[in-house]
Amino acid sequence: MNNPQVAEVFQGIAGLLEIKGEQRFTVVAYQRVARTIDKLPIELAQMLRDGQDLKAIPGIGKAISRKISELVSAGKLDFFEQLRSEFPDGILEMMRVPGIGPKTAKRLWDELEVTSVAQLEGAILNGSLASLPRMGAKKAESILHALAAREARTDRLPIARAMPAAERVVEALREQCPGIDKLAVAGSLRRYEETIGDINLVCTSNNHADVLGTLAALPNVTRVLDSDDTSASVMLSEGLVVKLRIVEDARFGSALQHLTGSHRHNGVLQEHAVRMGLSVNEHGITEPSSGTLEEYASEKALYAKLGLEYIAPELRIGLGEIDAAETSSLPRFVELKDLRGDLHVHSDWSDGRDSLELMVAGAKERGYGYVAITDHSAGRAIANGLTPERLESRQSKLRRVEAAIGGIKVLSGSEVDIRADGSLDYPDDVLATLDWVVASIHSGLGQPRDTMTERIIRAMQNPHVTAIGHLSARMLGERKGIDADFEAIFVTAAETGTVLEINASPERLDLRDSHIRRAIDLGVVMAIDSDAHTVERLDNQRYRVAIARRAWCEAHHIVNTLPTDAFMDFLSVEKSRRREALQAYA
DNA sequence: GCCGTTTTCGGCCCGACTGTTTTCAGTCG
Repeated sequence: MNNPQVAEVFQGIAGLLEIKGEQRFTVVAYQRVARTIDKLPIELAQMLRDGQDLKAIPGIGKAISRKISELVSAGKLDFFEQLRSEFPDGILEMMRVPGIGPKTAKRLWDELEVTSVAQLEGAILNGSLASLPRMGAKKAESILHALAAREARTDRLPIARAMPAAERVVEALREQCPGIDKLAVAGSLRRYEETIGDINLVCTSNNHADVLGTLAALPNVTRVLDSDDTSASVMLSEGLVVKLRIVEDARFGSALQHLTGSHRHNGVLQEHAVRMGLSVNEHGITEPSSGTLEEYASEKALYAKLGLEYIAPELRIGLGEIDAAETSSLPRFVELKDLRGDLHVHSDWSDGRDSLELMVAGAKERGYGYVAITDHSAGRAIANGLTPERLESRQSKLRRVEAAIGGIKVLSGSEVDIRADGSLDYPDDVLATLDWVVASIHSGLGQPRDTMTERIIRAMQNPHVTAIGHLSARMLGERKGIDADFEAIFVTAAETGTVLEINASPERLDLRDSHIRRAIDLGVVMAIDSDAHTVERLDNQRYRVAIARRAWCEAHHIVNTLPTDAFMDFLSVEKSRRREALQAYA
């Protein structure tokens, strides 16, 4: 049973206990733990296998820890089954409809004998729901709306689609509104979540009407959902909602902090503040005894007031970062400027758009000391994969480009297909001529778990394979990715010294943050690669650095943070000893 | 049910929003 499934059980327990009239704080405890588990960057099943104490997670004590163990090992929980049997079957699903909480669900059941989503829809259509006290036509309509939205539900947008849309809006506002001073993205986008719900913007301006009017009139705004003197929500043609808030300059920091979230982070922050006799809200920090409000123009000052180091948005998930900030033990995590090279880049020799010269020059422009050109192997016919003969002629071309451009080490590489049986698309004698070999899965994605796991492990055992590319092979919003025993793969990667790639291609973002965190724990060497097929895509790195940060990744976990000489030393070491080589450098 | 620089008992984050009310209940984040 995975974390979201466990979280759903606890959410259900909370709802049913509330219907039963259980003590509020018991209910809150279950709700809290459901949210925590849903956001947990490591699988509970894994923690249990490792013998870790779940009680170390905030919000989990003796009772819930025991319930989790039972759920994860047995796949069900007696306590929940018992509780559930006291209620009609459909009531849990009914409570998942936005606008229907435990109180409403209970009233529907008691007063209308409505106990399923289908009956709920019926009760709205025949008017019986609206006739209940404290219910009405509008309430009925909004629930009906939620039911329709539920059916048409599209998932949140991958960050790579939301970010450019947000940036276009930010850029247009900056250009067209001279009255804007500060303007920032907040919300899940600023925290670099993989997928985004709404785009939240915060700004300061001496001309509110101009800002709000400009936003409403942007060419890709299809309609204004909501607007008042200091805020507006608009729908973009991309299907995204933008929420803009204008605040006083003195409160910009407080507002940005509040609107960045996450909700869980803000909750923990507030608890921390309360312990100091203070209270945080979107306007600033108040001292409840005197009622005075202190405003903050910067987030840094706000955190400092609470005795905390500045916490980067990517870390604000409400899981240990506030304790770490209090004791100055936040990770010194990897930054974009730490990256010294890119180890997965395509040219027009295979399916890239741009020439070798352009790609190498582009890498140099970005300040890199080395770049691996990793065109596809012959088996990727669709990607114009290189036969061993073409690969050989590319080698000499590559040396010429390296000499002509100068100041950057160009590694001769390949993205070689891992075939269905785990063998590679080039024979060993060809692989041996290469500096950097990224082995990737592009076909046979539906293989059963065990076959897939063995296939990848076999590839990692090849001494010429330096790295595994986009391991899960997922495509955000399109394709789920392979089924495999990632734990076993990480263990083998650590043993064999095979680097695992954090693929920054916005469609992939692969590995995901929780997998990165686990791989690091097991001592796997990681690389952050752009997988660029055009010069502009060399800038992909921003997403992955940010998401690696969400996994508390530090520079010494990432091989392409090594300066050129150290990186070449790393490569010269026998594969199984490379992990030590990286650690020795740190 | 969780948790502890004062606590093994007695506290526990809170404001916004919506629709319903005539002072507030329920839901959400």
